[in-house]
Amino acid sequence: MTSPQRRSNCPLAFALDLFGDRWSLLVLRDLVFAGKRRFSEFAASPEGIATNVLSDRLRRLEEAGLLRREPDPEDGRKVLYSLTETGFGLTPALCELVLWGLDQQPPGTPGPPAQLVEALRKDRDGAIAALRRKHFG
Amino acid sequence: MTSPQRRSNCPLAFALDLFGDRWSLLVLRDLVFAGKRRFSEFAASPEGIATNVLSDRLRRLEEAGLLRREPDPEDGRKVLYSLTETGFGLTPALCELVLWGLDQQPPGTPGPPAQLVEALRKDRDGAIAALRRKHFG
DNA sequence: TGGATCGATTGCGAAGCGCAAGTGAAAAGT
DNA sequence: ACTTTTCACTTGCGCTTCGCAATCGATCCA
Repeated sequence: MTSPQRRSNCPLAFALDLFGDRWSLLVLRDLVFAGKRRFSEFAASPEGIATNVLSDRLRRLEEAGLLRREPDPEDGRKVLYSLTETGFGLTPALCELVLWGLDQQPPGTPGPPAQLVEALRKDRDGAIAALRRKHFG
Repeated sequence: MTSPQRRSNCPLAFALDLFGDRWSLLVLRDLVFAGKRRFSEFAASPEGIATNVLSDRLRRLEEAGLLRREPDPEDGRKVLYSLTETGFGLTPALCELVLWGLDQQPPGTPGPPAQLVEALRKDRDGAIAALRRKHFG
């Protein structure tokens, strides 16, 4: 098993090879911001990812080391997904993308919890540190 | 002509609908960091984008208002692409993705100019301000 | 006028997508 | 014990997008 070849030595191209599609970062979002941990929770997000695509993305992200997959010790049917430190490292990028997206829509448009948006805007690094604590204590 | 429907009211999903693929952000990268302005320059990047895909991405990014397209006044064959303020607004996100990508590879791996990387690491906002000046005076 | 350049478009096979239905293992219900 | 439900996928299918090579029309240059 040889790791797939890189398109170039650009770190951005490397990143896009791992999650440059319309779904991967939404799964990361659900993990980072919403604290979701299970297949059915990701599937229930309003964007409506197809289950075959979700299954594929979870596998790829696990292979890439961005998340961890483990059986739920209390229920043999369930699987728990969680962020790795590497995966959480994308949080600053996610935040910038969210802030950019917010700036593109007229104020008042429904979106993420106002409290989170507020925190991100006035103290980005503090908000990220708070998220880190939530995930890693 | 009605604008395509959004998958959700999430600003990240909105962003990914515009450039959530393996190529769009590389075109933005070439504009923001390399100062490329012409079709053939984008096509010459080491990742080797196919010309039909490049043509499509330039069209989409222009439609989305991230870049501008104008004929070269000095050569009727040529077209000049340039960043809009909206497109440049993605620079912080690009930088975070680049920094993340850099952290995933062993030090010493070839990549972007060391001077840019240095500047991004120790004064991200200053580096972005310098890029802004380069594009908008 | 003939050839080169530029920014595309076209054609084609392969890969990936969205959607709906189905599967197997494990838990819950009776 | 046995049936039903839940859960995390997997499968099948038609459609879209992809990568790749060839080609195109318009424009510039000799």
